[in-house]
Amino acid sequence: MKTSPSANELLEWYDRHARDLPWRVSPEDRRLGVVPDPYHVWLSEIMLQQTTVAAVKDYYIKFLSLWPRVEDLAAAPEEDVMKAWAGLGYYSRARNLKRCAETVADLHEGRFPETVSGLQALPGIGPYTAAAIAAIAFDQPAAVVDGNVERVMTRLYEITTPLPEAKPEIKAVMAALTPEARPGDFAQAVMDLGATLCTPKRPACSLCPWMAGCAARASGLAETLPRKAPKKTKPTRTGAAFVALRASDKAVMLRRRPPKGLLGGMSEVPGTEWTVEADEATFVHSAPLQDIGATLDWRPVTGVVRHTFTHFHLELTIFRAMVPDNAGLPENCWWSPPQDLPDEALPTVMRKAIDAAF
DNA sequence: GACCCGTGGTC
DNA sequence: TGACCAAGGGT
Repeated sequence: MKTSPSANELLEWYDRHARDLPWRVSPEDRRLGVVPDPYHVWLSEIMLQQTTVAAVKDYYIKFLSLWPRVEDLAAAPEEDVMKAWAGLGYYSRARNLKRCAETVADLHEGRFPETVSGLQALPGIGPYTAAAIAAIAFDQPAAVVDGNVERVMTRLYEITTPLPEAKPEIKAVMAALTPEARPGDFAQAVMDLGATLCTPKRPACSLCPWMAGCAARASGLAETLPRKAPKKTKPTRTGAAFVALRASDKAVMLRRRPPKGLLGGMSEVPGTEWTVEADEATFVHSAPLQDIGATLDWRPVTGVVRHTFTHFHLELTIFRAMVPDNAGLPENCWWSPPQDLPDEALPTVMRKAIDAAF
């Protein structure tokens, strides 16, 4: 008769195999009494939402360097936060990060709430992040469920109900398994297990501390779980982007996108809407640069810029033109010299567009 | 529940 | 190349 999985089995594995991460207090240090900084835990958890550890590391270091305390982040101009976040994606996270910092600094005297419900009331903090902060920063036995936990639990208990229908059951089994002692380490242990051994493809079951009690390992279904509803295919949208270069120094004309929606609050080069059907002739005549006091000679750049967003593919045709230094600037636009471009709040797709024009 | 919201790595 | 995936949240 096989033993049912226990938290201790996994915690012992975690004590030996925990990943060394910039925002993590190692199990050894925890035993020595080192306490995680809730600000660090929160910042890392927001950055890690739907984002890989490798992509987050440098941003996390940079943010802590720029804003060591939550009060510093609360006092920072939103524009600076968007610039520092540029390239990480899901930009509403950055806006909510700033709003959350302001709330904590102003309404909570710089301290994060210590309960799941109190945390989840803050902007950008949902069920997962609230549970993660409560467990990791405040030692509360909250059931932390992310994509890793979903994968591990559906396999461990052979839950064949497809996601997201299976979420309540997953939450329940995770809650039953979460120990009163070391709940934060336990949550991180399950996530480490999912990230390193219980992977989506070709899981390393032979190395797993829970192998003996894993139902999907026994039945051979491990690699087929969790089950998910099929995803829709992404449509392709097209548009044009106009890279205006100031003659003397090749500064690029930029403008701000609207505060909400796709790439909200980020900077961009002027361009057309990204409609499903649009032709190149329309693009040229729709150039929003008619009022700068000069006739511009827009030349198409060879090769189209391709970029994929969450729910559509984009094909951007790039046009470039040199602009006399004495020309005017359209409303809400500014010139950004080449040496300033790295610090602008430019999303990746816009950096691709600008690169294509140089 | 459905849809929106980025990016880079992997197979 | 394309689909999938990654410490999800807001509406």
